Amino acid sequence: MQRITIEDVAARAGVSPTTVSHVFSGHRPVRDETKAHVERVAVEMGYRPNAVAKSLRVQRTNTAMIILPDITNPFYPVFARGVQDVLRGGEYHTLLCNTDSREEEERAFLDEAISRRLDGVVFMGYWVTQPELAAVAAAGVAVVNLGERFDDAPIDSVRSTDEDGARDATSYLLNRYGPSVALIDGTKTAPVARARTSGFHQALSAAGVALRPDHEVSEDFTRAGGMRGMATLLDSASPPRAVFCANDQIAIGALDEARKRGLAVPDDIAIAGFDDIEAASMVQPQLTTVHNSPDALGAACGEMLLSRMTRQYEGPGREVVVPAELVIRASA
Amino acid sequence: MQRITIEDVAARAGVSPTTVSHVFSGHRPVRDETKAHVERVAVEMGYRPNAVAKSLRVQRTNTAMIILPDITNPFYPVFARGVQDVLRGGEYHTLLCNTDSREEEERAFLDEAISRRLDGVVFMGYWVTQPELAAVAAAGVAVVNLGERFDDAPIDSVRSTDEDGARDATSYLLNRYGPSVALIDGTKTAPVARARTSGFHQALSAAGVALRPDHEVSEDFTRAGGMRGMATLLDSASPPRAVFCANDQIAIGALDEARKRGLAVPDDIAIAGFDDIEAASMVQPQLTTVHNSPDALGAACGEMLLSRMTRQYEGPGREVVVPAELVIRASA
DNA sequence: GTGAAAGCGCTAACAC
DNA sequence: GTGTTAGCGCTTTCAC
Repeated sequence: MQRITIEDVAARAGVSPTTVSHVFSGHRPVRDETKAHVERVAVEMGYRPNAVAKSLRVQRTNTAMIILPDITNPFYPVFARGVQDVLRGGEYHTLLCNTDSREEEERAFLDEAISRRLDGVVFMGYWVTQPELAAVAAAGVAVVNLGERFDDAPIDSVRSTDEDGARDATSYLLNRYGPSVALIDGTKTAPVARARTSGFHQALSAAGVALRPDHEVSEDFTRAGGMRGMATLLDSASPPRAVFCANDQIAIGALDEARKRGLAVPDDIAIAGFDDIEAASMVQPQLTTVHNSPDALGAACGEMLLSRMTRQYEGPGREVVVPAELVIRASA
Repeated sequence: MQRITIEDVAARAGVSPTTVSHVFSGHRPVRDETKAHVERVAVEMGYRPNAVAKSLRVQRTNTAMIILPDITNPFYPVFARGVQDVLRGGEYHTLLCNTDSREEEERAFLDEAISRRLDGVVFMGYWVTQPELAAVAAAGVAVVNLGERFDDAPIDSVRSTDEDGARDATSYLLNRYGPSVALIDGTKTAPVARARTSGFHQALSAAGVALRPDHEVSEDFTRAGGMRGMATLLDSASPPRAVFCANDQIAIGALDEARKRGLAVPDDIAIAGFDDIEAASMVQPQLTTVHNSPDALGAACGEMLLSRMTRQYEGPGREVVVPAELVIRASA
């Protein structure tokens, strides 16, 4: 199991390490005969190139990292696959990292990306600030942010029309069920939560409905969070007639809680979500939600990252916005 | 953006690179005063250790790879998180790789693991053979296989009682709905498909029911596959009374197809799945299925891999079997 | 078309 | 408690 190096191969093939290197890289012509011979010897000896040594030498790792808050939220695997599909085409490999929405983990992975000299990172986080992310870019790692735009750092951003989508969904609820519409929000520090909350507020203002603190609860972006949020709302002095949830996982949890209490959806209480994950159309009643496009978002992130990693683009931060649209089903 | 090295720090702090190295590693005592000074200088200069150089030197990357067939199957993210949770405790990082069930991708990732000198890999695949995986282990990468056991390679394996679970589910269907029970299988080369198919066959034999080729269709392990499989079965000369599906995604697809055709489940046709993913209890009717424990499987894989990567264990292949049990709900 | 040799940034003998 | 130095395995100038 001691490892064969390029020198071992060179020695056995009777050529220089330089030649062996060029046989593999194709960076300069090698006589056909020599080439064939070297290749044969390499296979015979079971030579495996050492990517670590190569990376140290060429100062590139051909690897990108995707940092995500929750891999068990079905939105993200689809997103990640979108990124990977375009990166693979560019000969880049991808590490998928899961922060579990934890602040320390977000920082730890970003740190890792710098130490390991990764070529790029696609980041989606709840805690890390713009200057911190800018520092990662300054350390020479290409960065694409899934979320807010960056104005003074060379960081591209990709986002959905979260604010508009939330506004549309809330307006729909308001029109159909009257002014008593509540919000179950996700992790409050999340930029995406802020955007959706803001859309929710806009709709209320537009309809001339006053904000009610007792009609806004904040949990995390999970099914369990949705159950807790719904319980709080239903136990309050004046339960809402309809509720807008910051994502589908929350909405599904809210549905669970309503069902547990024997409440009919939407007749007793209407529920809408955000994302349109696959499960949104599997639950009963099917979820009214805002359709989001994880694959398109992933592909956009992959493309921007690729263009930066290859240095095809080196300018200021760009922004891609992918539309998210209300889809009305049975739950509201 | 030119990078600060340990030598730059050493020069500025007026010590040797060795001392700087030991300040960070703690591998030998450094005078408190010196240590504090070096740390301050390092921060001032924005020094970031280069993990690539370190890996080349120490011949370890502190990184493991998880290779999975389909990250969008909710079973796997949970599994992956189980692995990561234990690996993180051992200071190991984890790359998550998605083969999309493709043969070339399985090989490509395994190859990558060797080139990048990863310390270990948790593998779940459909195509790669035992000898091929043994070669990865022989190249010095610790290997844990999610699936079949290995007898003559130092590769640990972790699996569910797939055969028993499939047998139990099929027997239940047979008892309750009579002998007309069909199978919608997943990708045929998958070891897990073979095990579940074998359990299905055992139950038929035990009940004295003859195998019927027209009651066995093979698709892939997806919702779309389940729809296609169900369509084939329903379009056949003698549609079955009940169907056992090789996983829940397939079962949910089968449910979709039945609903599309206006068939009542389980009254017209009964459906059972395998895995008990979260969605199994979200669909209507709720899925009768075999409960699998992705988190326990993941943790077991993580532990075996860790013990091998740290060389705490270096013996022959071990095996962990996690029980999978029938859970009866409404679909059958 | 081929080779010699320097060096990527780090660690760890082996000195003292 | 600290420093000198030799590589880890590769790529790439520079030379022929």
